[in-house]
Amino acid sequence: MSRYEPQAVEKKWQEAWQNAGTFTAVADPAKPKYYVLEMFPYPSGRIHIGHVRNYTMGDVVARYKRSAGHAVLHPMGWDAFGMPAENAAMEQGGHPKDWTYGNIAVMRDQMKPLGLSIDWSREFATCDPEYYGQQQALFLDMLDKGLVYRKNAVVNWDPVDMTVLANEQVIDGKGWRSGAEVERRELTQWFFKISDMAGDLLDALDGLDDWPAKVKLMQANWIGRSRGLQFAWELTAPVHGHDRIEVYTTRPDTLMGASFLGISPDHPLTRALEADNPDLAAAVAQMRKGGTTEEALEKAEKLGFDTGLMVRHPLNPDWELPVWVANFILMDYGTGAIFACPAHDQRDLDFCRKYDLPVTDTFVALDDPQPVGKTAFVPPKTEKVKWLNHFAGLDVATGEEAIDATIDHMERKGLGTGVTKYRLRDWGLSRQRYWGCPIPVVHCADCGVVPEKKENLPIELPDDVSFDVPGNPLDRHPTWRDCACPSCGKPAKRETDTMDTFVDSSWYFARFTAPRATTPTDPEEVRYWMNVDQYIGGIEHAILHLLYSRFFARAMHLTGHLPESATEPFNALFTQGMVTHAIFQTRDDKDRPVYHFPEDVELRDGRGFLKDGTEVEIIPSAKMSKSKKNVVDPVRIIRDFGADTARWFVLSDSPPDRDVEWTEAGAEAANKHLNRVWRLAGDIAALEGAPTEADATLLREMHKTIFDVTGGIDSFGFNAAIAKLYAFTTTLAKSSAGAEAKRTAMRALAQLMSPMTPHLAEEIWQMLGGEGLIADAPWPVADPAMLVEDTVTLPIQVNGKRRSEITVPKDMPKEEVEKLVLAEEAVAKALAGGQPKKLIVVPGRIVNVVI
RNA sequence: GCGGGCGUGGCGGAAUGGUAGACGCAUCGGACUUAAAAUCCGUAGCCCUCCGGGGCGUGUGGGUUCGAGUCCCACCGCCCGCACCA
Repeated sequence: MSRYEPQAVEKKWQEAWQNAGTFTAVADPAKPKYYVLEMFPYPSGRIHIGHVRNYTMGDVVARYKRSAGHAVLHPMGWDAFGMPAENAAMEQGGHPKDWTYGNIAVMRDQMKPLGLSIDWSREFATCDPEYYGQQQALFLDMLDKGLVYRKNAVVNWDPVDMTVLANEQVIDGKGWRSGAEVERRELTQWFFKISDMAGDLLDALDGLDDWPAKVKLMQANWIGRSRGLQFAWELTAPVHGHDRIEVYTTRPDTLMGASFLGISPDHPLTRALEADNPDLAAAVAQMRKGGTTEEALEKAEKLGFDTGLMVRHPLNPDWELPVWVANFILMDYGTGAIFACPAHDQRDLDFCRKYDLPVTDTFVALDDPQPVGKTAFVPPKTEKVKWLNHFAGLDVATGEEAIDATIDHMERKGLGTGVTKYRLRDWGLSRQRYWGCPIPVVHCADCGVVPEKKENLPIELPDDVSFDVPGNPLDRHPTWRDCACPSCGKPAKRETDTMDTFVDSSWYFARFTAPRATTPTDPEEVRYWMNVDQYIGGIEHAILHLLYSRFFARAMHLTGHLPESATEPFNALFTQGMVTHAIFQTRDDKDRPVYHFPEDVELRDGRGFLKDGTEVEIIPSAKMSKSKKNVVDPVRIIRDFGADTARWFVLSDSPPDRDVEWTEAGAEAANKHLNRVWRLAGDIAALEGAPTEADATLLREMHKTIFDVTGGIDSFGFNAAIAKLYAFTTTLAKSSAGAEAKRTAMRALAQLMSPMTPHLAEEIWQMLGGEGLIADAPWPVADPAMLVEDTVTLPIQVNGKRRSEITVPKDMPKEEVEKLVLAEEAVAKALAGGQPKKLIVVPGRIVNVVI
């Protein structure tokens, strides 16, 4: 028997699409547009099966929308800047540029055989000077609008690699690469003013109806809005020009429980006191050690230092409290100073117990009015509690009510102001790295920081750099830094910081609408193509990438590069699950795990054995990892089974938002099924025979399948859609309908499969004499008249349990159905001559007899 | 600690409040074959059965409903996000 030969067939149709320019995106005002985008890949060197799943999902949507009459934009590019390229240069020699472009070439070659409906003419890499030059232009416009600024900030500094590290690059307080103890260092850094938009970024989440609730929630938590009171504590004696300390609190209602006033080690007052207090300076130096990550801070023990200063309680000038420096107070939240209320805050309590400071209850539980011991009493803010001599006269009230009442009270007395604050901080974009987009400004001795002139863009990275010494090669380059001040023309120095790679990915979606434009975007193209109608990617980008992109879209609107309608750039978001694989493991003589490649393991009855007969332990469905040897290589899958099999399998087994486990058996089954469809198509193409009475049934099934599969694709129910396609294949194979009806049904099946298995679909289309490319054929539409049966089978329940069924004409009146139901033997038996209490007929669905 | 999600056969999973287990994998039986592969057909939640059928079943316990995998409450288990944020 002949077999389907995917390798030859897939190549043939990829060439046909290429030659016909089938997937070139063309703006056509006569058509509705649809922009499908999958998060673009980092050019690590090889594609992995997760890419296959991600891009296949996008491709299904893109091909379906195209068939359904949309002008579709489905582009691909490369998120190409970043540290791995520099690390490769440091470890293996070579240049980050060569490494990156080499990887892109390899990955493009691995990706193209998947047969994705991508408009490759729009491809770009973020390290192309044409791209990052426009990014520099964007930066200058944002600088002009006050959306970028420079400030001193405390950062994670790796003293060996001599660079700033992002929080996630600090592991257990040490640099992830160098292993050196990370220091908190204050540096002048560039920042995007994302915090200005915190309120809008939070409020606008409500309008994102087609985003997963989980992602919106994660963003909302990240932005973290809180309402509180800002007010001042007067020092008993002014010191270093400070006569008061500003404090922010979300629990002003606990003001009477104040124990001490705490200030951050980075507070201006701390810095002033350090100068003439060596003990304090030493203590503060200790506190500043270690990373700034929240995790590192949590593990750190509470440290404090009594400054000896005293402040007066705002509600009682006779009440004096000590001022402590405490390591758990962050300078960049609130005012960098707090009042501690140990009775109702665990870390304040820990601190007070350690340093023997007073603990005063301000409220107690209604049912159990115990004073606080080792555990702070922190009930939900919605729970009613009993207040102890509250200054605004509260007795029994919830925390919420008390907070509102207190803010009100303090504002009326002119003692403080209600303030809304956000957890979200400005986005530090400076990186002391080579392989990134240069920040296009110049430092002039006379003019200060001067923006580069737009006509000088792109400021290109120099090629002649070395990576044999740690630190930023741009800093030590002999000539690259030298330039003329754009303002006064005198010799000046370029900024050597480059941009965080998150900047690159924060606007690439807009650039795809006009990737060769000589401005960041082209107004006409961007108006036509934006927004991204469907964005698809991993949940790991739920916060940073998506939040930054939302910020950039707003910034690009303010700078005239995006229309207002694109300030929320992604209409719908889908977060797909991972592709996982079992781990095969044995133990060595020291009981350490030894991992085995799937191809070295033979599976029998759910158990796995090595070639020498040793049984392996199977750890199911784990994240793929090279070190665990549970990685499947898409290149091998495509070679062995073809791209259509890989595409079909990654979609078929699990809902797209959940993880799917790659199994060899599953891939083989997918391959078998596609072969079966191919053979069936061949049989049907050769079939002769007049119409039969089975034609109507087959066509009815066909229309149902069209309806179900279309609905499945529309709602990202790819696995369910594929299940319907399996079922319809069996129906078609068993049908005794005539040749014409079968050919019609087969063509519909090919069309419905075409988004998932486009090559096979083209092949079948051709076998059955379909006109042109199936990719150009209009999507089949289900005829509503064919979806309703003439008769329906109604299950009959007695007290909610199924007892029988009747088949009746679909529009039979209720009364007649009721008569038939009561006449049913099973019903009559259950009634035993009596009358039912109730008879519920849900037309077309079910009947329930209540006895 | 705070927030969110999910628990359905041996496995992946399906099911607008309306016949639970579609579809696929694995399993078992059969056909074709000298044989195997490939292919095709059939069976399959658990228990009982006089073979007509009956009972029990979607993590556990309650509730709403004519009817609950689906809605509500409590609990158990697993997964994820955030976390010294004042």
